[in-house]
Amino acid sequence: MIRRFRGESLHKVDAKGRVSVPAAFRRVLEEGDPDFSRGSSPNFVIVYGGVRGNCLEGYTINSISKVDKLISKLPRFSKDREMLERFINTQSTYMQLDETGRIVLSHRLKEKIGIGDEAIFAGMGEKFQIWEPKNYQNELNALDSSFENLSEDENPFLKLDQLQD
Amino acid sequence: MIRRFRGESLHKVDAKGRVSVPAAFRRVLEEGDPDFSRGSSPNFVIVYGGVRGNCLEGYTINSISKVDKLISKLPRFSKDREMLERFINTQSTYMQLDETGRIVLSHRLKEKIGIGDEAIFAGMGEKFQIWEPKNYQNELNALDSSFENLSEDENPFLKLDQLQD
DNA sequence: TGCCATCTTATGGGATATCATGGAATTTTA
DNA sequence: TAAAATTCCATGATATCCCATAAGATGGCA
Repeated sequence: MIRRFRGESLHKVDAKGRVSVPAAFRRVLEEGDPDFSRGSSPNFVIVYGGVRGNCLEGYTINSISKVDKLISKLPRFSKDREMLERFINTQSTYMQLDETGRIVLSHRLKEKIGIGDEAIFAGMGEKFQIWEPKNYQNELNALDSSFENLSEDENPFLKLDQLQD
Repeated sequence: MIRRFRGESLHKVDAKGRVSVPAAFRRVLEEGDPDFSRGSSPNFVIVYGGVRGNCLEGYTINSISKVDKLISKLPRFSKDREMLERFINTQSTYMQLDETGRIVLSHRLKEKIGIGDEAIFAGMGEKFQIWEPKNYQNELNALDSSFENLSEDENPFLKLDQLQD
């Protein structure tokens, strides 16, 4: 089975910026790091820029490498490539879990998403997100109300089955 | 894992032109220098010419070799080749990190990109850039706004998935 | 089914190493 | 020989490592 990031949970952020990554997510990060071996700690990547500036996004090494490979196919120095590198590489950082399954969010990262002493981890399949709890709730509410206003043929649930490969 | 240049950070430039290269970048430079051995300091290349005159670009030895090879494939004496050699070979220089992970930017290089006493390092995958902070911010802003004006089928993120191997 | 032993998880505190930066001393070079 | 460049040493801040503990979760077994 290929594990995916699922579920949401709330964690404390201590004075040093340390947060526990949910145990279930750790398993996914381990599977997604080709260099991981039992006894070591998996690496992964956090993207903090991009379109949505209000949360951090965590990717396994494998899934970010996929993106990197695609970007590398674009012509060097092309506008598209520079733009993607800027959003994906410049505004991201390598992370490594520590022995106890934590990462440390630098002052800069905490500031970026307005985090104080708590953080929400939200599984999103191939990636996960880290939110300041209030912002997360707002996001959920916004999502609910925009969903309610959709017409039948805009409903993504209904579109899903038409994509059949 | 093959590390790439990721992330951005701000560093002081002292009166002698010394700047610390971000520690994460040093690891990439070490891996990308075939002659590097533990205890020594990696070499790399800084390109200061090129289309964009407003920043410096740092390449590992391995990745500049890749570019060199590509250039060598162009017909000798062709206009294209002359131009690229001029930009990539003529307007570039070898650099070596010192013991403490710093390089020194000559007066000439600082002038080239308008640097005073601070510099931004920005990871771009196979290369990194060095910017004067204000110029960098302008670049980011320009990027953001040009991104917002893109139509759906110009969006480089969406184009990526069409490249699917 | 209820209880206990064990493992995992989430969290905290203190010690240690690395990083970024500055200044002085020494060498090179023009 | 003065200016520029390089080497060496010093230090505060940050990040990393190591150890500790309490609360859950898990599993075995009577």
